[in-house]
Parts: sequence; structure tokens; C-alpha cells
Amino acid sequence: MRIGQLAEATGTTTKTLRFYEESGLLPPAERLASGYRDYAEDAVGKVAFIHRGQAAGLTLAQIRQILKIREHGQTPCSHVQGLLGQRLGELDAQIAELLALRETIFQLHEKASKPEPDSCSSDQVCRYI
Amino acid sequence: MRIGQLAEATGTTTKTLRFYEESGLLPPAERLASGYRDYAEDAVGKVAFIHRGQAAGLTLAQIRQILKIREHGQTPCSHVQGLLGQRLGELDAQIAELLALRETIFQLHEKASKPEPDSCSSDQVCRYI
DNA sequence: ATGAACCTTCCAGTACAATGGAAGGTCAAG
DNA sequence: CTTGACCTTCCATTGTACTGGAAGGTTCAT
Repeated sequence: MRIGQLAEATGTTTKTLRFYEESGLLPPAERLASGYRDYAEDAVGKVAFIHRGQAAGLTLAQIRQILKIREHGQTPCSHVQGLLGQRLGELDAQIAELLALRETIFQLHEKASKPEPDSCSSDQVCRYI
Repeated sequence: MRIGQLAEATGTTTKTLRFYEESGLLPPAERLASGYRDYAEDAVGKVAFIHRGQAAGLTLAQIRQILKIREHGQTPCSHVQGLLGQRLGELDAQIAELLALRETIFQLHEKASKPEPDSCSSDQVCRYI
């Protein structure tokens, strides 16, 4: 399977696949006599895994760790569980932060809906922020 | 007021202040005979405004727009209101996305808490993702 | 044999908001 | 007069996940 076919099969681009290989997410592909990359069938599963990992909000660095564990013949289960737990904590923190920010912006937006340009002193630039 | 003092007064660094000037957020400072930057008092207010804008989740590009309007002697009120409204919409979308992602991760995390390593087939890399 | 479609490597750039460091100039105190 | 704190410019780098383009090699159909 050449790189274009793998890209097609996984809904990505050849550029991205080469980038994944260079970033250590995919093992260096076998080469044909021509120098073209020649992927085994399981490459499709690996790329699909990368996509699922991204959809789960994992970074490529985290996905790389999981793939490395698998490459070493181990099952990455407990590591994955740890990552998911960590990600959950990060998400909760991020959501809390955004909700607080949303409230702040909402207040500012309300205030700005009753404009009083004259009370904008130039040393504060804008009364509403 | 020299750059170090302005940095101190506004809780930032000289690096950042020069970066702001180069990025068009702050007008080019006056210079002393030595070539040192010599800031007027109102610089403190401008930098503080930049910080408040950032705290409100505005990008430096958006803050720059507001500051430009003020520099042209106008009051940026309606523009600010527009930006805040836009920001509110973005925040709502982002929060909704994160909540959905949180739910996904939560499910995965639950599933991963009952490990069954043997059912991880190598073509999917990890049963839990 | 020639053109299209595919592949290769390498280098550079995107957005964001700074940050780091080198090489050198200025100023006040001791 | 020297030391140290401060300032100057310029260039490069950080992290994330790619994306774009140049210059050239391969494969296949016509």
C-alpha cells in the first residue's frame, strides 16, 4: 500500500502521514525498489487510532507514548487510563475557566450595550474593559 | 519613565513591552538622548488595558484594533461591544464542544477502569480509544 | 515517447504570544 | 576607573499540528 492509498483510506493527506512518520507516531515504512513507502495493512488501524486519540483530545505526544508502548509489545491499558484521567481533570479545569470567563464577558457585554462614550477617559482606553 | 520601570509598574517584562511596541499595540516611545525609551504616564493605562483585554479573552490583534481607534481620537465603544458579542458566541461554542468532549472522555475513562488487556487487538492499538 | 499522476527529499512558513541570547551602549555608585 | 544594573538592536526559538512549494524520480496508459 502506497502513501496515497493509505491517505485515502484514512481520510488524511500524504503530507500528514510523512509528518507522522517523522514525528515518531508511525514506524518508518518499508520501501519499494523505487523508494516509495510501502505500508502494511495495520497502518490503517494505527492512523485510525491516532485520529480517535485526537478526537479524545489527546496530543500527538500522548498518542505517541501509547503507540510506543504497543510497539514494545506491551498493552498500554493502564497508561491510557492514566492519560484519560489526567485529560478529564484538565478538561474540568478548562471548562470551569471558560465558564468564569463567559460570565465576565457577559457582564462586560451587558454594560457595553448602554454606551456612554463621554465617560471613557483616555487613561483607561475603554470604560467597558 | 524608562522601560524597566514601566515593566515593573505593569507587572510585565521589558521584552514584552518592546514586543508590544513592535506589534503596534503601543505607540513608539519617545527616546532620551541616550536612546533609552522614555514613556509618558499614560503608558501604564495602556498596558493595563492590554492586560484587561487579555483577561477578557481578546487576542492581541483585537486589542490592537481598539487601541488604534482610540489613537485616532475616537471612542471604540461600539466596536468593543461587537468584539465582546463575538467573543461570547465563540465562548459558548467552545464550552459546548468541551462539554461534549468531557462526556466522551468520561465514558472512555469509565470503560478503561475495567481493564481487559487480552481484548486489545493490535490492529486497533487500544480497546479503550 | 510523452504526459499525467504519483512519489521522493528538503526547506520554509502558518498562528499565537511571547521568550532567550548575543553583542554592545549608558549611567550612577564606590 | 571599574563594576553592575540597566538599556539598545537583531536574530532565533518555543509549542502544536500541520501545510506549501521546489526540484526531481517513478509508474502507467496512450
